[in-house]
Amino acid sequence: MFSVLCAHELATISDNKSCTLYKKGQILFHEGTRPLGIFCINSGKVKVYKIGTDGKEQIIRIAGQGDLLGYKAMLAEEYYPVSAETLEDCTICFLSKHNFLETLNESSDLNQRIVKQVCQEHGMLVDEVTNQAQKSVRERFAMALLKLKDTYGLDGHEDGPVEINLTREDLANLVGTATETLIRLLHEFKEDGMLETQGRKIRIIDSRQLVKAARMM
Amino acid sequence: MFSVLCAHELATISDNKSCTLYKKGQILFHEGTRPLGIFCINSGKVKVYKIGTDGKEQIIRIAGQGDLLGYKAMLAEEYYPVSAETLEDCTICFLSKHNFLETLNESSDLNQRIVKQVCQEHGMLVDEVTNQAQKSVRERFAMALLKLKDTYGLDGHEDGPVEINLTREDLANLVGTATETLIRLLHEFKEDGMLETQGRKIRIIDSRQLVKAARMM
DNA sequence: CGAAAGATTGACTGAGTTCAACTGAAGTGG
DNA sequence: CCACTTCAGTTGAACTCAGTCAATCTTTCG
Repeated sequence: MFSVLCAHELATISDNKSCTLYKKGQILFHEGTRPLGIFCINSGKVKVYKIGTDGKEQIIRIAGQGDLLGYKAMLAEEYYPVSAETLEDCTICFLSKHNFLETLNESSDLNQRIVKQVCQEHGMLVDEVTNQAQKSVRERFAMALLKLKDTYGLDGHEDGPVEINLTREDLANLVGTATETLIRLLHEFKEDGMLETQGRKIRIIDSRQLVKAARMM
Repeated sequence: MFSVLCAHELATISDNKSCTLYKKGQILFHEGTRPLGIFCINSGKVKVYKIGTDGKEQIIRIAGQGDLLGYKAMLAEEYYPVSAETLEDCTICFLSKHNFLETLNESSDLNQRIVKQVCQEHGMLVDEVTNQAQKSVRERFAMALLKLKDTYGLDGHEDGPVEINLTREDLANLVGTATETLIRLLHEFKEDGMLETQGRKIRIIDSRQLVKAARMM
């Protein structure tokens, strides 16, 4: 994201950011609080979620390496609409509101890049709403797995198959279903040869078939 | 939205925009096509929708007076993720991509205003996803009615009660349910004294009770 | 090791979809 | 101006996907 900046601007950010090691399960920010800066994930995975009326988590996305968090609420001048919690030990940089806005002011390139990013994310959410409203749980689960494959694929330890490492509950809250339903579907997918499981870990074998199951065209 | 501009900039836009009368049912732009400019609704209502995998419309929002359409896809440098169709006769201004981007470039105030707007809309969609995933059809319908009350309230013929004028099918596609289900719920709400209907028209009587039915807190 | 959290399975229930039939309203072309 | 078609709205009945509840098993971790 910051690749559009010139050397000088990058240096400013570097000087002002603070990099921290977060343990698994720590909260970066809480829904309903005021944004004080932005987070950039150096390594690890973070779940971004919202609490629904009856206390159930709805996971909006799983963020990974290179993802920027918390800037949209800041630019909207609103409280965070979501919370962010680490799913593993993470290294995450923090840049204060002041420094971020200053950099943003000085670089119209960065500005453009951010606008583009937000607009793209908006488009993705429009898709998400449509899918949530019209697709079956089975289809949504298949889509979620394909997205996670991308997210977890970036870790790229080797060129080996991607391993998704989330609790069943988190998976269910990402898809928007009950944990039990998700487990049953996982079974089905396993029987159909689309994936393998090893304890918590899910390894995708047949993406092609998942695409079909998701009816993405 | 353009209120942040100075007189000179406003004049430029005014000179370059073209205002057109659209008949009910006309398409402003089609999902999957390239954005050529932005639309600003002067009067009338427009439905913004996406076609799901099996051809069903998912209405993302009903836009009204003063709303800007089609700029996010432009700024994302992507094709339109949605279509826009007039629900009544409308007066709508068009500003070419070139002119819009130029104005945007010249006014950092407008830029900031746009960024803020997009980020806010993003937050609203996050809510939408959560609601779609976790709330019952009944609750979602109640919420939709309350939102529509705002949209249709702006017409403000008098201070009289707001009348929502949408087909049952459009309402269902907004809520994300089947037309039959929506009709049955409409009946329930009528019996509970939350609203009245006159043919197609829906008049909201008891917002307070709707808020309760939506379990918004 | 033992407690707590996560995972799994079965049985049951019900909200909401689908299908089908029918009514009413609104065009529209002869 | 009327017959005819078409589209929107409504209602009933059957069905099904997915949620809930409860019990059990497994893993993890202090």
